[in-house]
Amino acid sequence: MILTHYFPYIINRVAGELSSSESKVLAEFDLNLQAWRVLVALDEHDGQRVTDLSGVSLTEISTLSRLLDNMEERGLVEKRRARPNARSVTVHISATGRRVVEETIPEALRYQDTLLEDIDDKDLAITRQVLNQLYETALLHKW
Amino acid sequence: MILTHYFPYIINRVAGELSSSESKVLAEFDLNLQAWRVLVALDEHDGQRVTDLSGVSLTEISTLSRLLDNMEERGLVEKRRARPNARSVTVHISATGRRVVEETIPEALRYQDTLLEDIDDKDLAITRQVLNQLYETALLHKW
DNA sequence: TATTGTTATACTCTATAACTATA
DNA sequence: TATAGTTATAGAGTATAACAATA
Repeated sequence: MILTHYFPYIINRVAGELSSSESKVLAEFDLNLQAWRVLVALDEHDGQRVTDLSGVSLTEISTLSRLLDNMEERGLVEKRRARPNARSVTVHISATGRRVVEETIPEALRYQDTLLEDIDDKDLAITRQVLNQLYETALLHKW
Repeated sequence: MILTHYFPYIINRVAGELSSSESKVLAEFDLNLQAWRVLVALDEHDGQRVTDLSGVSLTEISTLSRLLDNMEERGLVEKRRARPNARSVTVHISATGRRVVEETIPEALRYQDTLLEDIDDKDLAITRQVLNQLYETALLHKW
């Protein structure tokens, strides 16, 4: 078997490169990839629970719990006991957090544009769809 | 911005799921993803240098150096001073290593087949090509 | 001095489980 | 007792740099 023909390998290889590039861009804003995903997710839909954010940020809940404390100390988010179900904690983005999102999203989009500029739109749409389908399949099976 | 429309996010999300599934399969053979990639790479082309293997296995060279020691202790590979350039160390797969590759590759291919069975062949070919192109672009820029 | 690899250290993220608060 | 989250601990990988061997 040739590794570069093996699909999971190909995906992991490019994912690693992209993560590393993204992280460098975000480091200028003192954010790691996970914190940025949390902010973007809250900017889009505020007041999500820790468990929800663990899902969207692709971060273990124990890691995320500490990360959120750190982000709260920095004034990016605020944690509140949820109502009516006070077993949950909801996380809320602050004005500072919104500002960081406003600054970083253009960078992210520029980065994405540079990355994708030579790719045919139709091919890109197909790739998106395949990747999403693979994700669903992987979740479904959970080998 | 919606995170699930952001291309680097989509790739990372599926890559994470695939790595985690693959790791579970390989755990039955007492291998992590990195060690398996090393074995498959050497099975295909034996006697590669540590630096080369760091590239194909997507592993930092300092991590890999220790991993290779561990694999050598387990009798999977052997390190030798290269000739004529003895600054390099070449890594050679053992008979045991070959056996592990023979056992694991069918598992990996079955896994890949399950993953890809519902995907149209043409779409898959396009996706492969796009992912490889993205990888090249990311390497080229190295933001 | 340059290249290749090893080792040491601190740091981050993960995995697991024990623990707390709420229902 | 079940759910949501926090905290503790150990382990795996990374990043960086100092170090050794070879050229």
